[in-house]
Amino acid sequence: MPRKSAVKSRAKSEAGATATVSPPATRKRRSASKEQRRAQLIKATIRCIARKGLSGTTMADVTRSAGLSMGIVNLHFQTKEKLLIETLRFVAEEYKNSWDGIASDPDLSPAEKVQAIIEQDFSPGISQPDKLAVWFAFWGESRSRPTYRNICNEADLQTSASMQTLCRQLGCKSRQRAELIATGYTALADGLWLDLLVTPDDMDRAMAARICRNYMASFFPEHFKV
Amino acid sequence: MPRKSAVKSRAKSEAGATATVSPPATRKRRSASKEQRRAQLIKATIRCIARKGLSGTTMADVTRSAGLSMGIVNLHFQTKEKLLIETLRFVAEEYKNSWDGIASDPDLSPAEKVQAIIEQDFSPGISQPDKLAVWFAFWGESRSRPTYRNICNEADLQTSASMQTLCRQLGCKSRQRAELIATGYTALADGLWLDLLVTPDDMDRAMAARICRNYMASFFPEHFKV
DNA sequence: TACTCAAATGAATGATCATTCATTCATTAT
DNA sequence: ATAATGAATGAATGATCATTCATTTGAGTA
Repeated sequence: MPRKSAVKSRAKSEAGATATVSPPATRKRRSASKEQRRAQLIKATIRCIARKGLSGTTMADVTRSAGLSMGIVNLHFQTKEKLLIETLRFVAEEYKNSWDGIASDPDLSPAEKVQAIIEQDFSPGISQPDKLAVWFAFWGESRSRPTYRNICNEADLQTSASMQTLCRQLGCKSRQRAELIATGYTALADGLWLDLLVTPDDMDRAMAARICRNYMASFFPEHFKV
Repeated sequence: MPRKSAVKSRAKSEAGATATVSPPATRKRRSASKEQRRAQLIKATIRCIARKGLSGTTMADVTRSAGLSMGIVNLHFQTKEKLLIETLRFVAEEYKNSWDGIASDPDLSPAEKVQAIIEQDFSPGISQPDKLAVWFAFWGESRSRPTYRNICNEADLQTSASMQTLCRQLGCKSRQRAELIATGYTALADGLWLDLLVTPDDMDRAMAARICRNYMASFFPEHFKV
């Protein structure tokens, strides 16, 4: 099936040769690395999910937002579903990495680590509205999509376990009590993220962090000041 | 509205008379009240959202799950979007009503009210998986759909304000401190709901309630025992 | 300069799904 | 009984959207 007429093709070449710098609005670089293109598309996907929701995000939206053409997703991710999964994985890994960076820092005391984790959980980078929108978009579908659920869980379970260790180091008598407090912290942070996403007029990052410090201070008053 | 084309009608009757073999699989009752039909469809929508997610729920799914025909949604809700909104409203109002029932009970002390609210937030009726799936499905899309956001907010803001009053009655010195603790409670409960939805193997209703009592006990030790 | 080949394009395709409306039929009114 | 009513049906319609692939582009190479 002939896609284009010879006439049209010729016309394009001529235009290009004559007016060297003219009409192709954007000069496309052809040689970005695979990884750069994938990152570019994932960034665009995050933007689109935040603006239009998960169900409202079309391939046309994503590729237009990335400044590329429709077919590009097939080239780098095969299908829309795989692009979405990689997008979730990107956000989840970013979160896990920054948590790990704190948890494994040998220069911080347990109390300083918890303090740093709270600051980090509500830092502009992590609790940026676009990223929050991605988390909750996938959480909302996680019940019917095991793949989404597994990726979300991995992050949450690992951080919860890590926080449990910190609580014991802060002086929790029993493993059970540490679990109660650590699981509570994770839930509290998730709930505050939800507030930041849904009612940004009534909640800001500073207040969310204060609520978390207040939570920790109530259990470990010797280690935290609100 | 033209009732019938005589010609066409005749033709059909003949066909029917010839090949009698119509398949009336299910005898349908015609006379359920408007409200019953709407409730029936909303129930089916909740089921479908829980099983297939918001984006995976089709009109065919909903009407089949309700045991009715495709056209029925147009009759009672006009569009899919309106059905979805009424479904969210249904869940939100159910929650608000049961909260109001406790908050306005004159026979309960403030501490008893808080205790009852915790029990209620994690009772089978409220924190039933299908209902949780509906909440988070809409929260996930709320950033790009103001209508969803408004309905969700209404419930959350009202309960948060009500909890703030209870905290003052329990002995909070300042309005700000009451706000800190009350907003924290709402976030904690939302986060625990998320855990119940996403990691039901690691969280159950009893543990969620225990975490909430632990939270309240840490601020008002004279009123609560974990 | 000419050639090669992988990257990129985007119009066409086909699948899915919400919505419509001519028709059917249970119920109520006469 | 018979007619009138309007709830319910579901095949057909049309819109949206992911995916495909023939063709184009341009960076690297000889």
